Amino acid sequence: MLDDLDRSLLEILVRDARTSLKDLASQVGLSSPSVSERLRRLEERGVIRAFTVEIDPLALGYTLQAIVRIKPLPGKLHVVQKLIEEIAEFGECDKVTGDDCFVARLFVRSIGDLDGILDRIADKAETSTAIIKAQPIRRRPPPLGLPSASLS
Amino acid sequence: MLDDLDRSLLEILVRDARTSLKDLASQVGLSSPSVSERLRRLEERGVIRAFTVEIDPLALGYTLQAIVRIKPLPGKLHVVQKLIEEIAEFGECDKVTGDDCFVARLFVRSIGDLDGILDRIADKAETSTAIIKAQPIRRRPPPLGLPSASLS
DNA sequence: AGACTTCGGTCGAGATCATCCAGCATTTCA
DNA sequence: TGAAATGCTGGATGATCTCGACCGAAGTCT
Repeated sequence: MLDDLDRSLLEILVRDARTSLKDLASQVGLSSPSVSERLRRLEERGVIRAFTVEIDPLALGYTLQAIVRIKPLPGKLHVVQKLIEEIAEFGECDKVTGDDCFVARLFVRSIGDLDGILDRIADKAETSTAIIKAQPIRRRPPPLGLPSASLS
Repeated sequence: MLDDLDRSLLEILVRDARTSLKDLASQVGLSSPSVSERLRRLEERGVIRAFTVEIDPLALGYTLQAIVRIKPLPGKLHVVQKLIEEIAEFGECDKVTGDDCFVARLFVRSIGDLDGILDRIADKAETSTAIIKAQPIRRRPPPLGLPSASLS
C-alpha cells in the first residue's frame, strides 16, 4: 500500500511540510513530476490528511492545558458531545471505553477560563481535570516503518 | 505580539501549510516578500513550531489507539518517562497533576501489540488503559482570535 | 522642530521551481 | 505476443520566490 519512497517522502514532510518538490525529489532520488504525482495520490487516498502548521499555544496566550475526563450524565451523551465540539478551546477529544466516556484536551488562558468552561458542562456531566505540567512527548506520528516494528 | 495579518496567515496555513507565498500574499493583501518575512519571523519567534503533515494512522496499519494513564511506582518516575519516550508508538504524552502522573496516547496495530507494549512498563508503573472508540475532535489549534474570545 | 534611525512595506529583475507533455521501460493479461 | 496500463524521465514554459533598492511612517535625540 505504501512503498519505501512514499514513506521517505512522508518522513521528510513531517519534519517540514513546505519542502519543495525539487528538494523532495533529490532527497528520494526521483524527478519532481514523480514526487508531485505521489503526493497527489497520497492526499487522494487520504494517507495525507492535511498539510498543516503547528502553532505554539503560548504564542496565542494559552498558558495552560488540561486533560479533562468527561462522563455525561444518563441521557446526556449527545448533548455533551455536541457541547464539547462547539467549545473551540477543546483541542482534541476522544471517545473511549471505560467509565469516563470522553477524554479531552483543553487550552485555556487562565485558571479562571478553565473554571468557566467546565461550568458550562458541569450540569450535564461529571468531569475530572488534570492540569498539564509538562509535555514529555508532543504530538508525533506513529512509526512510519513497515508493519513489524513494534518491538523497537 | 501577533497582529491580525499574522493571525490570518496562520489560519490559512493551518488549513494548508503548502499554500504559496503568492496566494498567502493576495489573500491577506500584502506582497509576497512581506509574507515571506512575516513567516520567517513567526518561525524565528517560535510561534510556528513546525510545518508538518498529518498522516492517517490507519494508512500505516495502526488500527487502534488508546489513552493510557500511567502511575510510576515509587522511585521509578524517570525510568518510566524515559521508557515512554523511547517507545515510538506513544504518539503523545503529558505529565499531569493528580494521581496518575502521565497521560499518553498509544498507536498500535493490534490488541496484541497493545499488550506487548504495556508489558514493557508493567513492572515499573501501574497503568490503566482506555481504547479509543471514536474521535469527536481531532487535533486542532486553540482559537486564533484575540485574547478575549473565551466566552464564545 | 529637524535630522536620524528603525521598521515594515513595495517594486522589479533575475534565479529558482512547478507543471505540462512527449516519450520510454516494465508489467500485466487476454 | 501484443495491447494497455503504470510510473518514470527530461526539457520547455510559465509561475513563483528571492534579493536588492527604495520608500514612508513613527519614534528618538539634540
